This record gives sequence, structure tokens and C-alpha cells, in this order.
Amino acid sequence: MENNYDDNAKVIKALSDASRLKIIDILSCGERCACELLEHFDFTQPTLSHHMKVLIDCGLVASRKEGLWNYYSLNSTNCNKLILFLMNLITYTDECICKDKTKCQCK
Amino acid sequence: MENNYDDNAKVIKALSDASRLKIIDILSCGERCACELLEHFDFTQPTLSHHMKVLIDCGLVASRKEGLWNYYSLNSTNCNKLILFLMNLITYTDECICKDKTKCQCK
DNA sequence: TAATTATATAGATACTTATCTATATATTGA
DNA sequence: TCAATATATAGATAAGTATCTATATAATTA
Repeated sequence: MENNYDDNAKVIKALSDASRLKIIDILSCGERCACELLEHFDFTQPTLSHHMKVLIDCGLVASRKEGLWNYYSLNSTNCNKLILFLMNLITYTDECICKDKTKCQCK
Repeated sequence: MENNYDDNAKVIKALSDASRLKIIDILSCGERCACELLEHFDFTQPTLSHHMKVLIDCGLVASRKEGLWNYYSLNSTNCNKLILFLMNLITYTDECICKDKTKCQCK
């Protein structure tokens, strides 16, 4: 298991906002443009733009431009990677991450 | 699937910090007391106390007191619930969360 | 070319948070 | 009861962030 806490924390931080969870939920049933996403929220267009930037920067969402529209979709690979990281994180391991056995209590 | 974005965002926010991810990782191999956890970090004891409070408040970690020591352990049920939420979130659904079909693009 | 539309960026503000030092609380043992 | 130890709380600070309004950019259409 990768102990890449900083990188994964960044991805998780992107998901730590109710609005962005809802965006992911909407994108889970297919690609959407920004104006379609915006209809689901009460905040302004620049705020949506901010949220999309966060989701793109962490790799969970991809975007493509077509004419006037920007279409957003889930990056399934990275979404799955995050879930695998979390599953491994909470899974019991005999071997503690503590390599200094004087500090490790693993039986 | 539950669209309980606010509650899940709170749990995810608790995980959105590299130090707290490491704490979860340590606890995944068994119960630890605060002073054992602290040995893995450079920050001070009150900072660890703050992090533990965040993890307990969101339900991911349980604690019990025994003499001078506080022992912390993962709440596996809630950890698993979070992972299931995320898996459902990113899983493709034919039915869009948008109930207003004039706004929904689902095919 | 000018107007319209979709989206992004800039800058401000209010709120949150990770961390620290100092101190309080609670438990144990002498 | 007093000292030592483990942990929590209080309060401060610096950094981050979700949101807004105003404006810029880019693409389309008339």
C-alpha cells in the first residue's frame, strides 16, 4: 500500500465539500456541461467554475471544450484509485506502518 | 443511494488531512493510545488531541479510557459506510439525481 | 464586425482550520 | 496529600477556502 498521504489528502479534500459531492453524483450518470451543472445549485457561475477547477486539479474530473460549452466527466480511473486507497487504508494489516519496532505495537 | 452530501462531506473532510490519514493507517493495525500515536508525528500533543477529536466527532474513530491512557481504534462500520457511499457516488447510474427531467440529460 | 453566450479570472470578504503556547483536568503512585 | 504523567481545553495566529461582484476571454451568430 502506498503511504502517499499528501497526494491522497488533496484528492479527498476536493471531495470534502457537499456541493462537489453533488457534482460528482451528477457526473456519475454522464458527461455534463457547466450550465447544466449550474442548474442544480443556488450559487453563482464563478463559484461553480471554482469547484470544477478543484475537481479537475485533483484529477477526479476531466473536461473537454466543444464550441461555447465545456463538458465535464468523471475520471473513473482516478476515482477508483481513491477508493482503493481508502479501502487499503482502513483494512487491517499485521504489519504496522511504524518501521521502528520499539514504537510498534503490532502483534 | 443516499444523497446525504452534508453528512458525508463532514466525514470526508475529517479524512482530508495527511496527518489524519496517517492516524487512520496506524489504527488500521490495531488500537493505539495517544502517546503511541504521537511518536509518529512532529506536531505537539494538543495538535494530536485536535486531530483525534475531529476523527471521533465524525464517527471514524472510537476511544476508550483506561487509567491514564486513552485508547483509539477505527470504527470499522463507519469506515465501511464511507467507502460504500463513495463507491455508489461514482458508480454509473441510468437515473440522474436530477428529478426535473427538463434539466436531466440521462439517456 | 458587433452582439450574444458560456466560461474563466481577479480581487474581496467572511469563515474555517492546523498549529502553537499556556494551562486545566484526571489518574496513578509515593 | 503531593508529584508525576497522559490528555484535553483555551486562546491566538497564520493560512486556506467558499462565496460574491465585476470583468475578461473565447466562441458563435446575426
